[in-house]
Amino acid sequence: MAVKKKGETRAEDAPRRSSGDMPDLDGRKAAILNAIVTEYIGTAQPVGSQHIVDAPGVHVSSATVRSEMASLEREGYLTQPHTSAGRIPTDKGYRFFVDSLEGPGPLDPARRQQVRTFFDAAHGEIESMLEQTSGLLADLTDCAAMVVAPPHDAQGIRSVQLVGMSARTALVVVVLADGVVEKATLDLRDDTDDAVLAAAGSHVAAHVQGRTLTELPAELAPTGDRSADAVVADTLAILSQMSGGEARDQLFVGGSSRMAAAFDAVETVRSVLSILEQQLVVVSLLRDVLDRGLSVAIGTEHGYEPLASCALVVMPVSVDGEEAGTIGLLGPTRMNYPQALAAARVVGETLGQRLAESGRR
Amino acid sequence: MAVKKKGETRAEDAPRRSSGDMPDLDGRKAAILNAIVTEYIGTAQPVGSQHIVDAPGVHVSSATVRSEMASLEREGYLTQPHTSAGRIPTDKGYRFFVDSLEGPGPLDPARRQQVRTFFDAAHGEIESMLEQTSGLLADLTDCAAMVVAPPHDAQGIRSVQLVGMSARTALVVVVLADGVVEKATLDLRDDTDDAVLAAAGSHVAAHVQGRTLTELPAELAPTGDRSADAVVADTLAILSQMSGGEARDQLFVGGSSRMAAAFDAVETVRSVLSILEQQLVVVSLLRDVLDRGLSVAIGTEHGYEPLASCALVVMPVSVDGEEAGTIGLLGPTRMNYPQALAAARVVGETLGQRLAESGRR
DNA sequence: GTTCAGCACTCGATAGAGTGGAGTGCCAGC
DNA sequence: GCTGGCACTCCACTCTATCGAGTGCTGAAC
Repeated sequence: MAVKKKGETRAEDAPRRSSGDMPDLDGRKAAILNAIVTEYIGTAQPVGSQHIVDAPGVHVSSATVRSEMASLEREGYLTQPHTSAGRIPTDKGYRFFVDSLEGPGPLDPARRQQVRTFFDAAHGEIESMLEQTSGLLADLTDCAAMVVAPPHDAQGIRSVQLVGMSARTALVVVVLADGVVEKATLDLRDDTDDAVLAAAGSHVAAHVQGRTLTELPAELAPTGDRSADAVVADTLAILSQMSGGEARDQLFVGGSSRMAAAFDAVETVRSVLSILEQQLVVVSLLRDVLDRGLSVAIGTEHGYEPLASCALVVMPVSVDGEEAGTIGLLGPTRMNYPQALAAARVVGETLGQRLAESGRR
Repeated sequence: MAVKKKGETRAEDAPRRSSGDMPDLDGRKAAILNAIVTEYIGTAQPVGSQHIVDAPGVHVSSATVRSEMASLEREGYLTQPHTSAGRIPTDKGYRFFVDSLEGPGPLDPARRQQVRTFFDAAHGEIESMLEQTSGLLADLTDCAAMVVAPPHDAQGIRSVQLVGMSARTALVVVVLADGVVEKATLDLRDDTDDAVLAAAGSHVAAHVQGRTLTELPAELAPTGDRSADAVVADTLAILSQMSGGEARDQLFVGGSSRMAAAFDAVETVRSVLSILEQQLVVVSLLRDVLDRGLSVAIGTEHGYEPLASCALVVMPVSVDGEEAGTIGLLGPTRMNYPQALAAARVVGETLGQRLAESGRR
């Protein structure tokens, strides 16, 4: 398993946008490389020297461009599918291109409007809004889009309730400040009647209300009823299990159908789609990329082999300054990075505001 | 929109397995047709006359088979991609084949064991079990699998609770007998404090507990508090919206990555995948096919153009004799029908039993 | 010492010709 | 009515030729 463990940040292979550690390519080479990437993103065809003589920052003859391209190839930024074909960017080439973008750049007006319209119309439960947001992102970028819901850890508890389901099981229903309702089954040690359950429930509720799932007391004062106390203890244990762990993060994936046309090889399509079906893998992948301080992971940078021909754009969503949830975009390495970054930024920010408004009491 | 409205049952174009309305093909023709379908399902290659001379029920020379094939083609059961190629079944051919299967047939032992192992290990919330069931079905059949959760209508209400979220909104949290927790936002007409909310909540709870979402009273006796009464009325309205409507049916789709290899044309793959992303379309499609009394819809039989090159296997899941939830399998028209039907039946029955056990108090 | 026009060269993509073979339809004979 | 035989069809494949987009290199100009 190549997905890195949390916290294993490696500064040396985590390129940033800071100008300091940018590999030195003189202005013309950089312009040529960026022109090739831009052209290739648009056409998906190998780019010949002739095509970019008029690109901004270039304006030299194709012969000169050729010699620069040969040099860029030696340095590992470009490859040729075969002799006498144009050049294609390598992952390193894309990396340079992405690092060269100064800031995420603006989103084009049409898409900006689309985002505005979407969030103006958005309503209803948080889950369906996040689900729809993944669809919006896919529409905007033509990538598969992922939205990880804010973790529950930081959310205050609004309500805890115990509902008897059968003689030996009850349901713990927790309402959190952001409107998310969590539930878990509680196996009762003894037959417990509804009155005891209700008592235990309100005892727990009284002591945890307002706290977050990570600030739970280890135990509560006895209620005086022995069987209720057992239920209280078990309920507390269940509550503490509700926080934390990538396994509990809710994931919404939209637009995975767009992967069908993104790769030539059917097998690649199949394997990428099957990865998108694995919630846990996707969540830990996003988490990992984010932890390494990247906003874009190209090719094998995320270290996850099956996605070697993909690039991943990751954007944290912050609500009132707190990091809450994540946005991800998955496409072929030749995806439109400026557009994807811009869309992710705008949607992320707007979503963050939206969540902040709805969470405010 | 070609998806039929609920209830628009058309008996005349809903072929059944009953022997009465089977189009007359003499035994040999039927054997030849079924042999061709079987062969084509296995190889995805046009089937020549030579390949099926040894099939059971045939045993005539290839020349005779050829003349029968020509006849079957005239009658619309087969086509040729081009002259001098073998034959491919038409949708009508598949339909005959499916109608010829007497009963769903047994599932092979390995798969049967896989189902048993799965349900022995299955635990946890109903939603995650259904989600995993869709993955199981996909594994068993190499199709995309759909599981529609049982509708809430018939479920008894275990608990209703009102939780204040902000000054003007509250969350209605309903726990149903099968362990499903539904929620909806309630917009309050006036600022309402938590005590009033709680009072209104328990008033509603007391009067609806045990009833189903479809058996709600139109109004309740006044509580004596005017603002509480308003909340009670609004809560009742919200509860009644929770039942019914395909829009509320929860859908789990698994194994859609398998569609990548199912069709030659990338565009077909893309459009099929994009349909699988549209929950409402899928649910109403399944509902519609079921309402027409079909368990298999081949090609355009379901009337939904974009899935013309697909076949759909539908199986109702019954819990204690009540129809509850649906299983669906989507594959290319050349899917393995016997296997798909057998898997759907076994999984459907086992799932039904499982749900019955967990729902019993 | 860059830059660039010119030139020979490479090699995939495309088209056309030829061939093999899997398949057909038809027919005469049993 | 079934079947072996036969002529025919046409896709799939290979081989060849051609085209052209692209390259690398070189020598002259600035």
